[in-house]
Amino acid sequence: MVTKQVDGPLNDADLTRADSLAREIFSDVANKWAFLIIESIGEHTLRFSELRNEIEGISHKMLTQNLRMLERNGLVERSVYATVPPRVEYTLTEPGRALRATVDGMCAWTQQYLGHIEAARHRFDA
Amino acid sequence: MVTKQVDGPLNDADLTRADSLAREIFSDVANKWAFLIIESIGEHTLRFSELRNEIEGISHKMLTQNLRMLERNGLVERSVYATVPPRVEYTLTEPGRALRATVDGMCAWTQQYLGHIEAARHRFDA
DNA sequence: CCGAATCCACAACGATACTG
DNA sequence: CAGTATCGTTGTGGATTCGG
Repeated sequence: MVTKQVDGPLNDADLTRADSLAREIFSDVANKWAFLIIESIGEHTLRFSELRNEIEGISHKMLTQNLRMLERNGLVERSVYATVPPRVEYTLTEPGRALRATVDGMCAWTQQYLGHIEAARHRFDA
Repeated sequence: MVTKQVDGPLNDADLTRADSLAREIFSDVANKWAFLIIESIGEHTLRFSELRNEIEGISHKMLTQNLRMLERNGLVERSVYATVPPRVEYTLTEPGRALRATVDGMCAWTQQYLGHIEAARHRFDA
């Protein structure tokens, strides 16, 4: 469970260890850069610079930060080749590929409801 | 498409209007509070205060901000009843329910790989 | 080529107070 | 009860620089 389902007064102690871990993971992974990185890697093996080129608008810093985070959580694997110049490649691990299904779903959802959402925005902004 | 798939030098003009809209939606929706709100509402009809209680750790401000954003994008519907005290209820719209499938997938993923991730973290932190 | 560290501008966020 | 506004603090994220 990621959201609370009980109804009493709430405090931190209400979260079990597993719940708080789940929330932590959620906070890490449920962000746009992480999703875009996972989507970009997909089944490929990509270098840092390739990822940087593929993800429009991501900064060097954001890319490294999110790659570290994803590596720490075991979603991507980082392979370093001690060549000159150095070569670093990223691939999705099994958990990473599993999550990719979810991210793909969201991409499809975005495409499907694009017009719908645009219309809703115009209505709201008026 | 949400990520770029071409390989030339990149600039903002490379994004078509639909792409930039897709990215905007992605930036809005792919964040942890939005996901937790969607997950909490689910098939229910919840009041502001009920959402506040159900989502551990969300502030009044974050909840209103994200609810406005989701309403603007047409994912939640807001119903105001002019009673005393006022009563405001939130439900998912059709696009919102469609996205919920994705969010559910992520919740399930989190549960499934919880141990896996925890182990990966310990390895990484060492 | 990749990544870490520094600096700093500005956005995010929480707390608080006020309105209908 | 729900929402807006303001304020002060924290944190995010970009630009840059240096190092392996």
